[in-house]
Amino acid sequence: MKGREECGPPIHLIAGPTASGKSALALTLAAEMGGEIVGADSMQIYRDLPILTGQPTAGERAIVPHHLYGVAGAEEAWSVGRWLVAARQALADIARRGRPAVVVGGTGLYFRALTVGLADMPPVPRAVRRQSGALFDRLGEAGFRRRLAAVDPLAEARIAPGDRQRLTRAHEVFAAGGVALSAWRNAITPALAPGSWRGLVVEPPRAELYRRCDARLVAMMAAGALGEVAALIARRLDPGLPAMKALGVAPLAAHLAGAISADEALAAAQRDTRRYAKRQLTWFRHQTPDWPRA
RNA sequence: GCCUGGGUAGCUCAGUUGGUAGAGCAGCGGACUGAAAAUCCGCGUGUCGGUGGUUCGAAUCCGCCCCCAGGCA
Repeated sequence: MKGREECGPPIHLIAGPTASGKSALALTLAAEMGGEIVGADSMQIYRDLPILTGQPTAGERAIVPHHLYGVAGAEEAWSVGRWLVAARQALADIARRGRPAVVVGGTGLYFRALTVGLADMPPVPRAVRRQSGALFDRLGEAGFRRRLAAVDPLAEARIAPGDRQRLTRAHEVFAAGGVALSAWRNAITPALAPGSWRGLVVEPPRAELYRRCDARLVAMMAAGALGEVAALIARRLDPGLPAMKALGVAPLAAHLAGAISADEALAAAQRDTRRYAKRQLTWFRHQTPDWPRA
């Protein structure tokens, strides 16, 4: 038996699909515990799209301190790794203040990095990454797979057909460091000590969740989402940047360009949001089956 | 009331000379280790409006009924 308790108050992890009401729950919980909130959302870290990504309002931030919302510009490309560094820092700061932390968000991979771990591998230089992508385009999937299998057969075997993103990722990791991606998996440790946290998944009934998704997009439009996207588009950033992939950006940009009507843009954004919520449900259902549901 | 055109998947529609039905969209299931709001894989989910009849066999042909859209009154 452990002779002493984990130091500091427990960390609450609240996960769930978009529009599930998890943020409101986190706010209530943090407020009554006198805690602070840390965002676990890959898109809410970009300050360019506060409305479209559903970032907490000034009013909400006034009630409880929020961390990792709107901390990066759309021109930056963050990743799980970069988020994890920032999250550990934020959690350490909160613990130092002796306050409980509530981590809330919809990005399953971020919670996994916290509770299961992330390999401590060096970042892949942009140039190497570009080369892997170019190689894929030149060889085609079949040829690229043969090349990848020569250095990392395990990774090659488990990546699904057509998944260019994972295929090139595995390749670039080896190209950059000489160590196979599948080998890095063997040495991971959780960022949070086992027993130091409690997980919860907010999981509303499907029909209700979809209704909330649809209503949310309508509210975002009313709140000025279109202007937000117009400003982002005006920056003429690389379309491959993560922030450019935020839900709603593509359809709203298409409408701004005159390609589709406002109604069509709204419908497309709502549909994309519903599909995303469905993917999140699938993730939490299978990746965090032992977390209690709410 | 009469005439015409339609009622087939959640929606819009296909369906060849009768052989118990298939596309798009929507949806559903799944994978997931540094782009994860990403990326990818898989799946037709159906009293063919209802009811009688013809036929070995009807979404397809015939009768009657119901509903919808036009037109004429």
